[in-house]
Amino acid sequence: MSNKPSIPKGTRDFLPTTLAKRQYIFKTISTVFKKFGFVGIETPTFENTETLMGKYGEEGDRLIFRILNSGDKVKKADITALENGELAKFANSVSEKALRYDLTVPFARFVVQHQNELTFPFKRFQIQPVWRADRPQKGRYREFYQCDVDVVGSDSLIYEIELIQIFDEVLSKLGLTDFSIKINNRKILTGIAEVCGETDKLVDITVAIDKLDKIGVDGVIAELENRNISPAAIEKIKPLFDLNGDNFELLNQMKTFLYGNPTGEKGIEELEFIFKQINALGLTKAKLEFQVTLARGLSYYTGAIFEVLVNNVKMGSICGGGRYDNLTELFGVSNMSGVGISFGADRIYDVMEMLELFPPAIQTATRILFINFGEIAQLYCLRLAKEYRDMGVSVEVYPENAKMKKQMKYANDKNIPIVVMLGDDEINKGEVTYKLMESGEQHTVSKSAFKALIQGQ
RNA sequence: GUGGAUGUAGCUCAGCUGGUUAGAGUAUCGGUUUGUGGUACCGAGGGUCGCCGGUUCGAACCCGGUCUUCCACCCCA
Repeated sequence: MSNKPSIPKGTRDFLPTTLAKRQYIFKTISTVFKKFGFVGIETPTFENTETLMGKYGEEGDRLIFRILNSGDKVKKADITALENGELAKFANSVSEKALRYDLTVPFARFVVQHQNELTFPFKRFQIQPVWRADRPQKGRYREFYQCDVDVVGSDSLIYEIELIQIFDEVLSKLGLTDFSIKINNRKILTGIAEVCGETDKLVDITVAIDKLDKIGVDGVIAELENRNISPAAIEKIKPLFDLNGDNFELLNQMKTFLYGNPTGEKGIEELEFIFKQINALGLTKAKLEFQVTLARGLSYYTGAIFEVLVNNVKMGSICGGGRYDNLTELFGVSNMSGVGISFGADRIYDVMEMLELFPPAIQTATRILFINFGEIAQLYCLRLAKEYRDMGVSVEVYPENAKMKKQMKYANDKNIPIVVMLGDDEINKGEVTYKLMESGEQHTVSKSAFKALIQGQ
């Protein structure tokens, strides 16, 4: 056994520079959320197991981190179930709580629980970590932050439009220039399955065609065959692989494909409305792309499905989301449609690091460093430091009368833009000598003039 | 969860078919410069070669296990 300390697989410590960059992302995101009228909430890191289980599909259940019961409660372990190989039953006998897997399902629980205290449509945002017992890879962690915005209590498509604008504004603000918001509609996918006469194979069909970009037409066909989709249905599906054109041209082709299928046609209609509105409104940097093969999204989506990809970097999707009509129903309240999206902060961080998009200014908080010239000067500096801090300026006083070189190096390493030198001369004359580290220029001015200079730093 | 790679100083990596005191660059610290950083020069510290065990006279190197990270599936932010 190693006695070196370590942290669990897929988790990370964040050093000061990393944390500053992460907080820059969170700040940018939450600022945009607030502009659209969303308010923040938080929910517990762990929930009752039954709140989470069964909401994410079979695969999702497997990836939920479960919390072992404490103390004597472990005595309730169902050993019989274990011996019979009923692992799920055994697990339930020793665990009643689990770490949240995403923010959407706990939010649905939250809405139902507090429905009488909320005003609908309820627009909330939530920035908290989630946990998945996945095998880590690049851009895939076992603990990561999601930044969610959701609206519940309205099925208006205005919210799909707002969410697209939020994607565009946040990612453009963060400096991304080449990214695509992929959009599809679950109703279209349902329509496809119905038109093919494989209504109950919806999941199998969508999972298979979602891989088109990755495994190609032949791969998808093989996958469909493996999933026992009838040859006739596969023939029907084939035209979907040859769609081309812009969003409206694609929609027209799908109209033909889904002709006479009410569900599918409803999906087309919704997307058409969204595209028209977005076209009229315009986007900053985002490209909005209809992708009929887009099926991802958790099993609870019923309308629009979103996914955001960065085109000039190798990374999985950085954002996802969609509309869910029945999520609160699982907790006892029906007719409460919701739609929301999630920003994967950790992946956005990785992408920004790869593209070198972080502004240098966020590396440090300190604006001014006072050089320490000894006890008397130090007290003088501490007084001024307090004055400047009261003005809201971040200020540091070097802790000891070290060599000037060392103190300057400290300022340099910490990217502190202004260094202030107050020796006997300056103190006697009531002046301030300051140096701008970037240019190297140095000036001596009166205390009041310097104070005016740093106002608003 | 399945399959495959990886692991040497804080970081990026050398280290020949197993052979004595494991190296470089960079970063750190100190000095050249006791009121001036980012450049240059000089010097120092820092590694039980991921961990445990095996083979061998001898292991960073070979074998087994384990952990980490990465890649492909699965799935997803």
